Amino acid sequence: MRISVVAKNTGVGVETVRFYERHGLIEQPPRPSGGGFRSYPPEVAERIRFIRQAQSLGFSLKEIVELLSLRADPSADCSDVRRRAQSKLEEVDEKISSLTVIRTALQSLVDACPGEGAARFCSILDSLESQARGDVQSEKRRR
Amino acid sequence: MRISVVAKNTGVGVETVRFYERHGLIEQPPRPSGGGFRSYPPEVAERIRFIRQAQSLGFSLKEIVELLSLRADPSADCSDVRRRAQSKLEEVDEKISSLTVIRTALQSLVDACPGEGAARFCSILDSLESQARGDVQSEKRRR
DNA sequence: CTTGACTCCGTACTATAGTACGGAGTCCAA
DNA sequence: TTGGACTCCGTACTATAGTACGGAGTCAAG
Repeated sequence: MRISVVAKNTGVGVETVRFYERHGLIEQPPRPSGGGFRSYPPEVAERIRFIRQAQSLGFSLKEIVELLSLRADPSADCSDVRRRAQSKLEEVDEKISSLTVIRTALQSLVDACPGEGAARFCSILDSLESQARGDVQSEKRRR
Repeated sequence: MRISVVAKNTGVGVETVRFYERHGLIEQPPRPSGGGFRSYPPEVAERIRFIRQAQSLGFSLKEIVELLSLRADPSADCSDVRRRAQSKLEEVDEKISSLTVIRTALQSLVDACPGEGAARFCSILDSLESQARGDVQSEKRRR
C-alpha cells in the first residue's frame, strides 16, 4: 500500500500518517533499495485504527505509545494495561463530574437571565463579576 | 498596584497578566510619564478574576473577550449574552454525554480484563485491536 | 517522452494557554 | 551608593495534535 491508500483506508490525512511515524506510533517501512516509494503493510493501517480507537477513549498519543509498547513487551503484564484503563476511567469520571458542576452553574445563570435589556445590566455578566469579587450575597439575592 | 501585586491577588503569574494584556483581555495602564513602573487599578484585578471565573465555566479566552466587549457595548443586548451561555451549556452537555459513552466503554474493558497474564494477550488491547478491525464478533465473544 | 498525480523530506505554521529567558531599567532600603 | 528585588520588553519555548508548503524525485498513462 502507498501512503495515500493507508491514509484513505484509515480516514486520516497523509500528513497525519507521517506525523505518527515521526512520533514513533507506527513504523516507517524502508524505502525500496534503488529508490521509489515506500510500501506499507496492512498492519500499519490496523495500527492507525487502533490509535484512533484508543484516542476516542480519551488516551493521548503519549499514552497510546505506552499502551503499544506494553503490547510488544513480553514481560509486560496484563495488570499494567488494566491499571492504565482503570486510571483513565477515573480521569474520565473526574472530567464528567467537573463538567456537571459547570453545567449546573451555567444552567442557573441562564435561568436567572430575563433574556432582554442592555448587556451592561446583564445578570449573567453581573454574576460572573460578583463571583469574581467573591460577593456571595448578591449571588443569593439574584436567585 | 504593581503588576506582581495584581498577580498575587488574583492567583496568576506576572507573565499571565502580561499575556492577558497582549491579548486584549485587560487594558495595560500607561507607564508614568518620565519612566517608572506601571500602576494597576483594582479593576484590573477584578477583571482577571472575572476571566478566571468564566474560564472555569468552560469559556475560552477568545469567548471571554467577546463577553467582555458585550458588556462594554451599550447597544449589546442581554439576549446576546444569554445565547452565548445557552450554547456553552449545550456544548458542555455534549461533552458530558460523549464522556459518558467513553466511560461505559472503558468500564466494560476493565470489567472484562482478568487483570493477570501477559500483556500480549490482554483482553483490553485485543479489544482495541478488534474494534480497530471493525471485528464485532470477537467483541461479543469476549464479553 | 511528457504530463499530471503522487511521494519524500524538512521546515514552518495553526490553535490554545500560558511559561521562560535575557538584558536593560528602576526602586528602595541599608 | 550599592545591591537585591522587581519591572519592562521582545522573543522564544512548552505541550498537544496535527496541517501546510515548497522543491525535488518518481510513477504511470497517454
